[in-house]
Amino acid sequence: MTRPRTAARTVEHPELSEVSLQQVMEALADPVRRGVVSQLAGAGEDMSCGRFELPVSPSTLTHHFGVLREAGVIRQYYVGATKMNALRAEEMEERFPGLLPALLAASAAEPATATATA
Amino acid sequence: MTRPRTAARTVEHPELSEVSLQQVMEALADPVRRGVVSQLAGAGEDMSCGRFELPVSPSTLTHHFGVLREAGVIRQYYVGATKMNALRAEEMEERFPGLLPALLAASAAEPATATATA
DNA sequence: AGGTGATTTCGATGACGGTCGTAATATGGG
DNA sequence: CCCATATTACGACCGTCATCGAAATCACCT
Repeated sequence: MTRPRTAARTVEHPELSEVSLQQVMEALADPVRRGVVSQLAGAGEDMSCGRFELPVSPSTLTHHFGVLREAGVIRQYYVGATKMNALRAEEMEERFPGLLPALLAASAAEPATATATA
Repeated sequence: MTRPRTAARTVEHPELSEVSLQQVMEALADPVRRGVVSQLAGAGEDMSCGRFELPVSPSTLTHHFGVLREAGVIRQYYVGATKMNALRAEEMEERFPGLLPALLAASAAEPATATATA
């Protein structure tokens, strides 16, 4: 009992009503972060941080995840030693109707971005 | 005839097929530039550069117009001594369906931006 | 306990971009 | 021809941000 064995580390998330359009736009203006969102949407399921294929170092990815989380775009939670990422698609749709779908459509039609590692 | 009296100065515009999502997102990530787009859409008519109410200097505004133009978001043309600005809404809709409408809706619902001068 | 893999924290670095003021240029009107 | 107005070009400044590497932390497995 000295240390909680399964700490179940928690992550802070903003209410979508608290995030501004500015925040979301800044978050989604970065190609790497749009890559995260795109791959997350494409997978159709939550993804651990390590599964993303993006041309940046792990520490940089951590930074991007933080920006997306604070902008309310993704939700993060721990599963054992890995951290999972989920799109807050429905909530985003309520807060900024049409925005995410438009971006995902545009990304899908324009694959030549920071999508792949190699 | 030494100098053409009505030079009809022209402005270069990209085809929308040539602009990338990245370019558009970078352009629209700035609050002042979204203010331009928003006011342009709200006015329902083309506006001269000087008519925008934004909290930046004229020279800064010129810069922003240039970014928006190169991103294909607006079209500019001279009318006498003034320069007019028009939203390329229809073309944008073809290239990035739903993007502009989503942003305009979000902007309208969130007036507390760099919308006004005072 | 120790090892391994996943993710983070920290600090540094370098580039980019928004901002301004001033001087220049164009247009239209007297 | 000169002036007032509208917009631009130039150069400078400064903050912010994406990026990385190294070291730390946490969870799980043996």
